[in-house]
Amino acid sequence: MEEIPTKRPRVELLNDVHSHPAKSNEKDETYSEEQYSSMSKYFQKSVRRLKSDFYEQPCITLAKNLLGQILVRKLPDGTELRGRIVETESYLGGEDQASHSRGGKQTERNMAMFMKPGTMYVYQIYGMYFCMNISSQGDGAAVLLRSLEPLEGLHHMQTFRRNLRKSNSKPLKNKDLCNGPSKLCQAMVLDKSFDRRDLVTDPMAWLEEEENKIADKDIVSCERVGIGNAGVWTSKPLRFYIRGNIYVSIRDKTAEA
DNA sequence: CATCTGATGTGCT
DNA sequence: GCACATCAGATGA
Repeated sequence: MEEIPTKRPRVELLNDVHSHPAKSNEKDETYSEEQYSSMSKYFQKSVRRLKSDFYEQPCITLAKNLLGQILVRKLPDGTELRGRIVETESYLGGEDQASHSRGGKQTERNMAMFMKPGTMYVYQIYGMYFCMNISSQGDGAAVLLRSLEPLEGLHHMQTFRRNLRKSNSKPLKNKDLCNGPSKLCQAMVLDKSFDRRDLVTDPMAWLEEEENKIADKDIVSCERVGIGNAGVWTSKPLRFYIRGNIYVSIRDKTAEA
């Protein structure tokens, strides 16, 4: 068993959950009317967990097909948090010099990148943050989740995000809850304990199918973020996001034109 | 809007 | 030792 390298003890998280009990039949007051309308439509549909065959796609294909899918996180008290994936990045493994698996190198940290498609790869970065990836088809290949459109449990997300901030900070806007790889991990309470777990079978985290696939014309492809100098790999168009979506972390106006 | 800085600790050379 | 798939706050335009 891995230790959870976070300064936030799990007990504190549970207390936060209990101080804001889920009210499944009530409108979440943090939604705008427009958001709630969109969400109601979502809840009327019969949703289903994505199965293993969904993840068995090449890294770039999976990164694009993940756009629009719903990430679900169930908390210990039964509360379910939901967010729609709106931004991803491909890390191809082997030849990709920006990938943790560059050169086909396997380490204790990146083991999940070599596990079966649908395995979560969660690692700690800058000492205080986490990033979540999903293993794809291909040795050492995985997709980084960069941004979510928060759909359900925004009040909880606000709490988890603000826990790490100063007490006098203002409430975050909805668009700032999950618009970054480590922000979404904070909001969805995803940490190192999820590393190497399987989205196909895990009781606390999974993906639900969104029927309306994002069309190619609505997907912006551009450079990845924060990978420094990785030679020719620095500028390859391996970041994908939904065109015009306000929940994306960083927009690339040049790529959008 | 753009750009800078400090926080923070682990993995890997 | 040092780089690091980041974030929030501050500053200047």
